[in-house]
Amino acid sequence: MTSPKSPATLLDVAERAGVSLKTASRAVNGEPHVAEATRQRVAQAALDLGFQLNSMASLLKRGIRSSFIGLVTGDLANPFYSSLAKGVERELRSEGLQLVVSSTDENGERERLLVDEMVARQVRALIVVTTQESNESLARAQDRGIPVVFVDRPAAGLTADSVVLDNRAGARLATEHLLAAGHRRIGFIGDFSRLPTHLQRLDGYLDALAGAAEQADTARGAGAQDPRELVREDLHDAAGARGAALELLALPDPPTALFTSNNRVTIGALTAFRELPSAPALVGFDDFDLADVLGVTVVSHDPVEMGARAARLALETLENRQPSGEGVILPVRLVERGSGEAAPGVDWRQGPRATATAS
Amino acid sequence: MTSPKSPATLLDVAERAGVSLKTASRAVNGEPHVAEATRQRVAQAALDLGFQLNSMASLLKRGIRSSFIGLVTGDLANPFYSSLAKGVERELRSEGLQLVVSSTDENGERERLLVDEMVARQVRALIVVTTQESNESLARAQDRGIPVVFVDRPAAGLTADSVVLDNRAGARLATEHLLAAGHRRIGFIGDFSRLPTHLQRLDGYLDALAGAAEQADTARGAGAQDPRELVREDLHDAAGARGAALELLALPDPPTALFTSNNRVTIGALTAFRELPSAPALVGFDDFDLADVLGVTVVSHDPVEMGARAARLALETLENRQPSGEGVILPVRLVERGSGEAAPGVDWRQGPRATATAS
DNA sequence: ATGAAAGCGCTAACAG
DNA sequence: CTGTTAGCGCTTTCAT
Repeated sequence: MTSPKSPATLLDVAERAGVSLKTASRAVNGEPHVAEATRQRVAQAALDLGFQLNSMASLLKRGIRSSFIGLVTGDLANPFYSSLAKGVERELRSEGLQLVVSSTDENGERERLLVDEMVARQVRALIVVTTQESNESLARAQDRGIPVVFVDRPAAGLTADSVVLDNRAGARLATEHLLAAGHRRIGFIGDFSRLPTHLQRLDGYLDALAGAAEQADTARGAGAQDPRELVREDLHDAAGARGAALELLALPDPPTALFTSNNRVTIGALTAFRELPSAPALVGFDDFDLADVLGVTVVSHDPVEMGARAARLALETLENRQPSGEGVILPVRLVERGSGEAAPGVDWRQGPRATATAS
Repeated sequence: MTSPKSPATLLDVAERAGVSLKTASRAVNGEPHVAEATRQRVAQAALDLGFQLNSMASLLKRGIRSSFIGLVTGDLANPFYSSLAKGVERELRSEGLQLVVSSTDENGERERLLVDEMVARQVRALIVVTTQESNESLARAQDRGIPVVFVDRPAAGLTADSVVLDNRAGARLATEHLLAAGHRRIGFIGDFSRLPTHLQRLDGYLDALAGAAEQADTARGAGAQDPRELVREDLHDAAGARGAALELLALPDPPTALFTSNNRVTIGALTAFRELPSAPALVGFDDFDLADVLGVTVVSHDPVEMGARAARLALETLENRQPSGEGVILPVRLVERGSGEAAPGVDWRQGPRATATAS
């Protein structure tokens, strides 16, 4: 139905409109100093020919690399990353920039490849959730004058902007919350042990535990247990986390509460609970759809805002050339929904599911 | 730390290596007929200068538009769309293409803008979840020789490939399932009434209801009730769906079961149930995280595969120039988890949550 | 195996 | 207000 012939160029339009190339250019780009009549004629010719500016040539000529910003994340299908992407996109859109996305699947080699490819495609800036495995290609990107902004995980081995969460404080908050409910044996299920987010969250957990142990020591002088006993790491998907939860809860002296260190792990643990006669208390890092329906207490934050912040940093760097290198730390907060308030031995799933009574 | 000066060009590399521009080009691109020693020298020079090919110029010269594929969806943060994006990306990656994403927020004007922008940026192909509000810009894209593939919603007013779900069959399946459990008053909560997915799901629901009414008529000769009575439409977010669910269930003669026509609507209904002393039976369209934990019966399908299929169609069209226009219809299936099997008056949330017993 | 010249489609300087 | 002349960074003939 449609002619698949080579697209019309600006020269074709100019000829058809009976004007010079430059005049056509001016008209098409809405520049001033073009007579209204001329503008009309050019517009008509463009329409007739189905003309569309070749931005490739246009940008090349103007010395502009492109209108694309690259986002490199772990896995687009993870709601955390897709929310991040949404935040980035929202911020970009107002500047007329476009978002190129890609997933590393947490593979360092893949990250290198993707970054190199994006650099070759002339992205203006790069926003990346790095695997932390290699940073050479990111360093190269920086050398080429492409601003690199790290999100969720800090810059490793190079000076660049970053936007991360207050992971340690969040984990401490969560653990202290469980301690306050009377729990003394609190399990920890975490993602890849290499990730800084993981390490910080583990530190927060250990901080809280140490604080509690200190108090107990002062009071009773008892020796503290090994806090690592209930820690399980390198669980990157829900299935693995489910297994770890089941394993922990099958221990001779099982934990009465769990701190799950991200959304996937939390979901895995909840899946495990379904197979159990009673569920331990739980606090998860990252909020998620239905957490309120399930009554799950979480450490909450705003991934969309995080993406937007990162995008803004990238845009500013694009203008000023100031890779401040400061590092933004976004706050987190505890959202109590019941699963973390349960006392040891109490199954929070048994609690009242209805909040509405007669009115 | 880094020099933000203008990037090195191939000419710089050539000079530094003491070869001609063309030789440098050949070496950099790994073309044959270059002496190994020369290749080495060029590689070293490129490394020294931090050189990276300007694909903009390269592609321009070769008459190639770009290596980008555009994906236009409703909202990236919706897991359905982000899974779709993941599928598209996976398929593209093997071809060395990149994915540019954007969200319309279901706004027709915005869709037009985004599509035009992508066309201006020379995307090679366009995969779009159209708002169905306007298709002029998509038609224009097609005219420019850019393959357009419709996903989730069929092509409107133009001949193009499409990948959609068997919405009608899925909805019929869901409704029949509820009918089989003894439900006679089944509510329907749907998205924007303008969307073909909505209309087809509504049709499937009405099909099932009509089938049941016919049987009843034959048996008892009773007059059928107005099937539209329990239908609520244009609920596009969870909050709205929650309201609709509450409203339906507060009716004098409320439904004993609900069919929720997509993931957001389902989540809204589940949120509503939390505020109620007892929950009606429920079947939702679209599977979602934690549906198994919550025991929610759904009409399931594979959004990642859907994205991959669409991407493959786009790639094929890029090669053969065959916009078959056939239209792929992906199957759906019912996944029973309890919420749809409950008889009228029975709260499925009360059912046994544990599937594991003594072993 | 290497190089010189031409030009992809467009826009920035300058004219007029 | 309009046109002419260069040339962005690269790849392609067509030589050598």
